Amino acid sequence: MSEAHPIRIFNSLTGRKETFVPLVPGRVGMYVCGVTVYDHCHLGHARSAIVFDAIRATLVNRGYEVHYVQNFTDIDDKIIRRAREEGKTSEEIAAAYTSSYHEDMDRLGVKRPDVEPLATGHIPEMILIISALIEKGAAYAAGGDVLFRVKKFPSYGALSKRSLDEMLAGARVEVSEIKEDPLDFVLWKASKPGEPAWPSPWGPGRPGWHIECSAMAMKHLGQTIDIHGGGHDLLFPHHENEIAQSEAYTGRSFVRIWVHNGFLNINREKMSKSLGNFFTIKEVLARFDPEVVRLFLLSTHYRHPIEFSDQSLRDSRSALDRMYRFLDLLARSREEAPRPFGVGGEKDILDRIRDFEGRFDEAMSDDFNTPLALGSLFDLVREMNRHLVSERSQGRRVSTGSLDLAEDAVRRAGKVLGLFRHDPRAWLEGAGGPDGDERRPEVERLVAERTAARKARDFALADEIRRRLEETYAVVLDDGPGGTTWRRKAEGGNGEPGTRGMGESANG
RNA sequence: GGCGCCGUACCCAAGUGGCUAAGGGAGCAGUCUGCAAAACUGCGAUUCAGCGGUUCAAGUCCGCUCGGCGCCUCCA
Repeated sequence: MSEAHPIRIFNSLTGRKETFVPLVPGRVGMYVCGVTVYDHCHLGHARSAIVFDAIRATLVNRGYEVHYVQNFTDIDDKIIRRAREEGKTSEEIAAAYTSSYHEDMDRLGVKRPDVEPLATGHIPEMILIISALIEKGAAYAAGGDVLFRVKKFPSYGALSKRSLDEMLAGARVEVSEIKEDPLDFVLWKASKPGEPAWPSPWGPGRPGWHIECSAMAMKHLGQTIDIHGGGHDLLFPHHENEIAQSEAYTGRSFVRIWVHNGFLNINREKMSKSLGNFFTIKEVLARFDPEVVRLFLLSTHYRHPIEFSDQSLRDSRSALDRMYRFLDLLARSREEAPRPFGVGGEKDILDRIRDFEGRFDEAMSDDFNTPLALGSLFDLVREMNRHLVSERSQGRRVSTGSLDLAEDAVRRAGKVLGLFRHDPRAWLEGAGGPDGDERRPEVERLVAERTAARKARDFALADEIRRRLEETYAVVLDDGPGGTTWRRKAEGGNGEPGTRGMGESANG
């Protein structure tokens, strides 16, 4: 599989697409910054997770052995504050929202990372690195804190493309009397009384945010990792600091390719906790199927911003329906008229399937261009539909072998994108939807009744039943050569999306 | 103030110097159908925010203008 197109990835550090070559042939070490578990995640977190899930799947699809590590930040100010507010321990808060995260990701079909390290599980590793940095003169203790000496790391600012002078010129650098330099950042933070604390050479405290990722990435993936990802907002200072402390520690290059996903916007602004303009994943999943959400989030290139809107979600729903209708058509064509493979005249369609696979692969290889890849998928759907219609009109049948090949190709693509996990028939009939299978018996009874009416050429009654099915069950009928099938009306969510106040915050 | 990103049809969205500017959604018309639905076919940007420049050739490179956004503070 790896003789295909070389994978090119945009590296935030160099600002260019680079041909991807892992440090160890055939193996990829991938670290993606996870979430701080102090609240439910919003759709922006879902975007990041889904983007890297697709990147991972693309690499796996190419035959790479991917080691995917994603941390949980389970100790930080926000967790402590939340715990205090709710009269719980930090551990309880972290555990609760870690499981909330898992629940969301499982529903979204995001594959679990190979390792999900916890910050609190790597305190000794962090202390080791911090001690070494002090010894090297790259860090210093001040009070109970330990700070990284930024001016000891000459290439600081390389990732975020800014110079030390520029950063100082910015008005928002926090000045502190304990810092030698305003840009120095905390590696270890002394705990205040009553706060969670771990013993350290500098007194009881807890890790600074940035050091945990360096410690966990290096522990689980080695001192140089192939791909390090995260949201674009982590680029500075988080990733810049990770580079500084890691490279000051090892003397080696920390990351080969930095990958940053763009934001999910709402009303043109970044969806974020602090702005309060967010929808949690749970809220969105209450109205849209996880695959619809995935398709929506993968319909834009991962580095570009996406505007969240109900209209877009509904469009994605319609688009996904189209693909499921196609998969259903393949299945029914196979059932209705199985025909062996091997008869001539199908070269054209086989070429198209192969062409699709090449195009899909090429798109994903070019910096994970999911929108382009989806375009190739829709082209295949149209071409296959056209072919099936044309064969049928000429009284011919497409062989089951060709149908299988088409389906396999679509499913392979679906596996990379995390789509088509449902049975097409079940998807179209709306199983798993809000009203689940409750309506099924009644719908099927009415469909049977209508079929009888049609047989008796009582079209008035047949049309009346059709109307009732649509109005009371939102069910649309398809009279096909193999009988009548039904599916729920192709509409998106069943709620009013933008009605919630944008300034409202779920967590304050 | 510094650094950076974006502006493609009604909506979403590919495209990064060169055939007729992908694809999806919505719309209209046709084929098919008892009627529908789906599917298929056709229509839909002489044009890529605006202006100027480079080039044989620009949505694609450069400059300016207008508009929107991000990072510089916790943030996917």
